Order: sequence, then C-alpha cells, then structure tokens
Amino acid sequence: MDTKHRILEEALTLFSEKGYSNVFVNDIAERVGIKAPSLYKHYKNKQAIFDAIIAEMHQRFLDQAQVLNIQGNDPFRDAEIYSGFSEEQLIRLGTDLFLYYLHDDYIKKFRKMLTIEQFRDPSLGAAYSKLYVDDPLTYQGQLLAILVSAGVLHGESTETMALHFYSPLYLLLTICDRDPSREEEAIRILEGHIREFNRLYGRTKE
Amino acid sequence: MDTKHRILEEALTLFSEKGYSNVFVNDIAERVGIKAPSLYKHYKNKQAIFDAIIAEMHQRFLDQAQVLNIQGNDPFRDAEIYSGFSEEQLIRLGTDLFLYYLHDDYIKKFRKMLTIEQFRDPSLGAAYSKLYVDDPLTYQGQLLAILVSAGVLHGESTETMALHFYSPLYLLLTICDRDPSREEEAIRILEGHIREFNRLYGRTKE
DNA sequence: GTCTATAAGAAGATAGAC
DNA sequence: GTCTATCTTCTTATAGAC
Repeated sequence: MDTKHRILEEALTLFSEKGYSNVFVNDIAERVGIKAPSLYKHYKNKQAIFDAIIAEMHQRFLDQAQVLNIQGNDPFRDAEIYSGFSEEQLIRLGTDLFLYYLHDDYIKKFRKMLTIEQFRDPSLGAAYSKLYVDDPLTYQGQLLAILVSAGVLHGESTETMALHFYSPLYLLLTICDRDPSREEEAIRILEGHIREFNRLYGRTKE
Repeated sequence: MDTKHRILEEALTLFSEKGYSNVFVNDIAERVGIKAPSLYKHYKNKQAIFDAIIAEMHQRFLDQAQVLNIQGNDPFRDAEIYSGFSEEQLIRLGTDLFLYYLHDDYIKKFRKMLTIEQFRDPSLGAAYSKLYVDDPLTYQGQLLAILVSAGVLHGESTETMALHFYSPLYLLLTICDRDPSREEEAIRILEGHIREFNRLYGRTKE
C-alpha cells in the first residue's frame, strides 16, 4: 500500500546487512515488489532513500522515549521508580531494556546500519556516538546522581558509575548484533553484571 | 621497493576509512604510485588483497603479544607484575595499553576495517568478536582470577570483573575511532574508571 | 505509479607491448 | 613489473508508453 514507506523498510533491512554501497536499487525494488525505475517516482535517487531513513530515525527516537516510561528523558521520575526496586526487579528491568534494544526490528537494523556507515561520513559518526554512547551515559548519569542523592546508591563519580553500568550493556549488544545465537549467554552475563553493580554501589563501603 | 606489501598498507588505509566496496582498485594503485592493471601482477584480484590483509593480521597479532610484555598470553607472569602495583602505576599501565591500541597504525586501521565489514561475512564477525571481545575478556579474566587468589583484589565473579574492567576501555576506544579529537576526554574518563575499579575491587567489603 | 528499453558511466579485470 | 588500450559487466538513472 504505502510503497514509499515500504521502500524505506526494505532498504534499511538491506543496508543493515550489507551496507549502503553493497545494496543496489534493484535489490530494494525487488523486495518491495516493483521494478527499479519505479523507485525514482518515490525518491530522487538512492542517497535520498538513505537520507529519509536517517530523517525518520529522529522522529522514531522521540516517540520511543514516550512509549517506554523508563529510559525516557525524565530521570527524576525514573529515579523514583528505581529507588524502590529490589535487586531482582532491577535485573528484570535491565534485561527487559536490553532485550528491547536488541530485538526491536527498527532499532536493531538502524544500529547495525550506523555501525557499518559510521566512518564514511562524520555526521553519521556523530549520530552513532550520540545515540549509543553519549545520550545513554548522560541519561544514566543523571539517574544515578539522583539515586546517590537519595542515598540508594553510593559512589564518588556518577560519570564513572554510568560508564560502569552502561559499557557492559553496550558490549553485549554488539556481540548479539554480530551473532544472535549468543543472546542467552549475553543475558546471563548481563544478570551477573547488574547483580555485581548493585552489590558494588548499593551499600556504603569503608 | 616492496610493492606487494605497499599495496596491502595502502589498501588497509583506504578500507579502514571507506570500507571494502567503496575503495576502487584505482584508488589503491594511485596511492602506491602505479597504475591499476599493475596491481594484478601482485594479487589475483581485489578480494585477494583483502584476504591478504586478514591473513597478515594473524601473524601480527602473535608478534605483538611478544613485543608487549603485558597483555601477553601469560597471565601468571603478568599477575605477578600487577600485584605489586600502586594505583597510579595501574592507571599508567592501563592508559599506556589503551593508547597503544588506539594509536598503533596497523591495529587501529584493522579494527576500523573489521568494524565496517563485520556484518557482511560471518567469519569477519567471528574475528571481530574474538579479537575485541572474547580474547580480552578471557585473558583479563585469567589475570583477575590470579589477583583474586593472591588476595590483591576481591570479587565474586572474575568473569564479571573482567567485563567491568574491559567494557569501558572498549567503549572509549570506539569513541576515539569515530572522533580522535575526543582522545583527551577518553583518557580522563579512563583514569576515573581504573581508579574506581581499583577502589571497588581493591579491598574487602562487608 | 508502474512498466520496458536504454542511456551513461563506473569499476574490475585482461591483453599485449615494453 | 609496469604501462596503455580495451573488454565486460554492473549499476544508477532517465525516457517515454501505459
């Protein structure tokens, strides 16, 4: 029906597997079920398809923060929720969040595409750093700062705490992107990580 | 003089910046200072150049472990060295190691190339996981296990400890690969990380 | 909006002289 | 081993009918 949008979907799928330049407009058209020249009635050229995917991501990213009431843009409210959580609840929450980012089709494909294209264009590299490094670290740093202020967690640097919490998630995500069969292993390691994080920062030391 | 090897060097440089399919044999030849058809006297085709780079990496990786007497393949000896280290020495060591992996031209270019190509071929994805995830985690896990046995560090799971130590290094490395201007920031964060790691695992709790 | 036919150009690779 | 000339194929994109 909405051919224009189906083109974006199929293009993203292919770009995330092979990278932009290894995907031919014919491949995209074939998946959509039309002939290559018809694509040009919807998009000016191949690059315009890529650009439309990038543009659409911005919108999706904003929507997503609202759907998910955790990992949103309101660390104060989220911190209130976290502060009452038991360790098991925290693990459950972290695992669910991890699986969401790992399984959501659009998020996964976009992440893989950006991974492939990150060095070709500085703006794509910047987008990658923002989406998968700086934004998560900033947000979690704010969250942790509130939890530290509330006396729920104890640490000297919330910046380092955020790094300690997020880095393993990021590493595990990249493993699963390369090899989905390692997902079970990743979740097991993730549980151990959150449990230990909670133990290390969860009570006063010395 | 050694044109055959110069081809590999220039090809790797280009592949690490643009990815395999965005580099043309003409580009490689131009950098080497010959015409494209001359390349075919040295390598059967473009793919053979790529394969030769992958093959050479295996050799380099073995050599490198010997040059660097830390991060080698003998965790027992390394652990002995680490156990007598002060925090400042540990930070220095971690920073030097980080900078080595970040600055070494061949290592850096190869890592970037593999980052771009990891999803195109399962064997490249496996190589990536081995080089930048599994091998470091395994080695550091062994090292930490010895340090825990020796009573230098204290933790319940050396697997999780290795993850906690290595993940931030990996994350920071990817940041700098995308944007070398963030190197200073990365080193500052790295120092905070190692300091905190040492604090968290360095003395008995509870 | 979709099609067929086709232009235009790029890129990998070979032939054969030097 | 390097060159020039060239072949072949692939790929993007356009023209124009339906």
